[in-house]
Amino acid sequence: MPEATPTRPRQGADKRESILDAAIRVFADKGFHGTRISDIAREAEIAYGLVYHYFKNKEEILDSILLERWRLFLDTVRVIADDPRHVEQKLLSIAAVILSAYRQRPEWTKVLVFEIQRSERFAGKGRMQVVSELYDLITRILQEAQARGELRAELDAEIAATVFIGSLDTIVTARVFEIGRPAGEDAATYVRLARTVVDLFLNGMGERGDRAGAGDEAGPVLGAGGA
Amino acid sequence: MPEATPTRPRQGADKRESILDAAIRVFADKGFHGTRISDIAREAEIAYGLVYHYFKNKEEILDSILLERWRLFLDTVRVIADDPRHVEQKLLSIAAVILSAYRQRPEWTKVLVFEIQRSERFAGKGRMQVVSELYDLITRILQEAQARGELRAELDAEIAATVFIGSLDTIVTARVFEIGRPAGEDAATYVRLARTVVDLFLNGMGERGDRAGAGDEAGPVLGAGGA
Amino acid sequence: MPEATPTRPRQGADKRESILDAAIRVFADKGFHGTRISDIAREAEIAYGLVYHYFKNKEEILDSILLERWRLFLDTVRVIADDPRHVEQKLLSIAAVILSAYRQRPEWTKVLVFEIQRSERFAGKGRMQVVSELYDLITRILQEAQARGELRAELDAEIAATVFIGSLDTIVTARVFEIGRPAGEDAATYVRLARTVVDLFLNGMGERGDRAGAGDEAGPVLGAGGA
Amino acid sequence: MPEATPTRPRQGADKRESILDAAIRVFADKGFHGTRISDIAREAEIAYGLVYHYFKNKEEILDSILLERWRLFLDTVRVIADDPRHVEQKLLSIAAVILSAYRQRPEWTKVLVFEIQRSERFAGKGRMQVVSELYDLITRILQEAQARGELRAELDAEIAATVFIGSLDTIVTARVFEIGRPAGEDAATYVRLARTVVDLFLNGMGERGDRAGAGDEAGPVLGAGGA
DNA sequence: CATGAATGAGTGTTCATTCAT
DNA sequence: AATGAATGAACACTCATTCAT
Repeated sequence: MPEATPTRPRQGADKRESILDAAIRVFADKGFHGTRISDIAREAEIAYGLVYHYFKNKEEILDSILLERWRLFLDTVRVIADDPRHVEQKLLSIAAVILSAYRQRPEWTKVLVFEIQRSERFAGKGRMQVVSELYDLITRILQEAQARGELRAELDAEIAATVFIGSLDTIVTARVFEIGRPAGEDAATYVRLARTVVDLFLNGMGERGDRAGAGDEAGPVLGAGGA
Repeated sequence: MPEATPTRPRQGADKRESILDAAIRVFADKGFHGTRISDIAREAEIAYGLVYHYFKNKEEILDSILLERWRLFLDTVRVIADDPRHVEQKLLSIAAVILSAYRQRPEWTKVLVFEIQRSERFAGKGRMQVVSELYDLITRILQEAQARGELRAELDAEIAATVFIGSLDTIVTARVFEIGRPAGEDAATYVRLARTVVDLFLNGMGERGDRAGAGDEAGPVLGAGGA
Repeated sequence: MPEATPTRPRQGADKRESILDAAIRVFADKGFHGTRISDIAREAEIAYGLVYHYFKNKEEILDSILLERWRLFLDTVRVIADDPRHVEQKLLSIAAVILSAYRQRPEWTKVLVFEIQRSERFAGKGRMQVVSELYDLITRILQEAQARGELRAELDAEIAATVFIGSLDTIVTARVFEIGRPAGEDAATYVRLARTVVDLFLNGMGERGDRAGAGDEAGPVLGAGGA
Repeated sequence: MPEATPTRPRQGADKRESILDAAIRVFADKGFHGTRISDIAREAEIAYGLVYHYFKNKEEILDSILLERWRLFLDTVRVIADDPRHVEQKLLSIAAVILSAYRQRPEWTKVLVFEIQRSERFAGKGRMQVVSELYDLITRILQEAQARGELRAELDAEIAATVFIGSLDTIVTARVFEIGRPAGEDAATYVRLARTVVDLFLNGMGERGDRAGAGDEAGPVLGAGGA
């Protein structure tokens, strides 16, 4: 069979991909536990048992999705992190990547966000390595910026990284739940959203007037220092 | 029978409570789907069938936990929101409540954070009302502070609320996963954590020097305005 | 509390009766297997566990109904059987009793007809004695009539009894299934029904002309004799 | 066994049949409610779960039996009904079919007669269509015979059909209960039984002498006409 | 008598996984 | 590589029955 026959346009590894794609759609719709192998097979339009040719079990399908898709995302973030731009630009890029990813592939985001925690393989001591890699990248970005004097150095970069990721994660989650953000949220909306999040992260919500000349007031705005 | 007899220390509704308590522990340990009714019964030291005397099904046990425990939490937040203190104090209190709740009852937090999405009752359009009530409370706190000039008014309070909640949520989540924060995180640590989060939220991560006299630099720190 | 208090109009054995009455209604509605003890208790407006004061178990409730109600019916039939009237009159009376019983208490009939077979106690070798007593009575009526020359003597009385009972049983069954015979079937209808059944049983469906002078035709109308 | 390998004598749909056959046997023995899926699987010598490969649930097994076997029976009756023979011959054939069916497959009869009522599908308004089809066929046979003058035209054919069916049904039922008619009832017995029932149905139980010249007596034998 | 909480065995159904073809 | 029939362990839920009060 040299050329692909018309009736069999996809061969080998292609099938694997179509299974993963189908699985993402079904997982996003029904969740990991709510999904049956037969659902995936039907969605991928392949035979029931064939799934087991490509994957050891249901768990491995989820793992593959998380690993492979997440890896793509991490690669993007890594490129941004290594870019010699100002920290603000980096954070803006990362926020934009995450939010636009959600906009374009809400199912992927849903699975990544909701199921990554469930997977046996990703649980356990030492945190799921994969996820922690994102934290590490963001932490590094922040630490380097602190070293360059671009960011306040007295704050724990790891905590700040968690806060930054958490902000974006929760914004996406909120949208996932609203079941299809009704019209009105176009690409521009998400860019604006990204700018707002980064603005908030860098400048804070506190009124600027307070800051200008006054670090000595007793109570408000956490005056002299957090810790 | 003045004091409760040893053989029958608990009566009626007490059993219901002990089932809920046991369920929280088991759900936290194994997750909703991984938990068998028999696990709950054993943990609560009651007969299998009695669970069904108090709850229609497994789902209803989870719902009851979410509803009842969450309600307690919301009540606390509401009191804080209505307090006539400075917004900074309010946010600090809320952060402290959440973080110390996690410290004292990590299982509760785990179940609340992880299982709230699973519940049928909490799914569906309009977001789970219960959860959105927290968002509403925080949003209100921020808006009132904006009106009083305590916070930057040009930022969307709803998004800011999401960011604030998301920060705390993710910090807790991170800890839940680390399966028992290795020693070193005592009560004081959590207080410090709360202060850091609120500091970050109010003052931002950006270096103060930047702000003081310089809103005119082109790129950095989102100078002239984010939105 | 010497005399019955107004709030407790029924005492002792009365409760037993109300349980049986309730049970008949529920059995008729849901069938024996589909009925829970709690259904009966609720219908009888008594406490759950009280049912077990009066009856050993669910089975015994059904048995009591069958035994007691059926006994009443049998007594009626026995009186008719012992009456020194013409067989036709006897059969007419019995048909009328059965059909009017159904008309007035369709639930009773339903339970008697449908559940009497299910009961463990009524199954097994030797047929359920109780039911066979009805067969015996009818058989006796027919045999006595045969002896008196009122009925064809060459036919097996036992089979004829089965046919007679089966006719009535099936007519009632058909009505039970039609779920509430739509208007139009009043008392008169049932009297007419009884007459038709007895007419059919005694005179047969065959055209009278055939019979009058012709027992010699080869095929039709089973010529000279059945056996 | 020349064809079909010994290790795999049955394929695909054959298994379905063997499940139905096994189910009939077990239902007949223990009744629908008393039968466990595992009983059926064991009797059919297949794996537990395979039952659910072919049937949605227990109910559907019963439905399939009733539908498929009953259909076969109805087809037979329909052929008889369409035959251009004398009504007596038709009724004799039908009676013979029913009684010999019982003789050869008492389990089938038992299930058909006793469980047809239980089935969800056969309940509800308008009577179970399937059963009513038998009534319709018999009614048609009688009406056509009435039109041809072979039967008394003044009697309601529908009621007569019910009586005819009920007679046979009850005779079979009686035998089912006696748990294996003790020896003595051979094929010939059932032929005789069929003849007796039809004789009774056509000629009635009333003494011929009565009829011959006397339709004018007041009471007995419903003289001039019942209705 | 009366109550209803407590018990736990029983079973229908699901579905991941294996395997013969 | 592909198919889908076959397998059976696992589990939620029901409900008759008991029992302490």
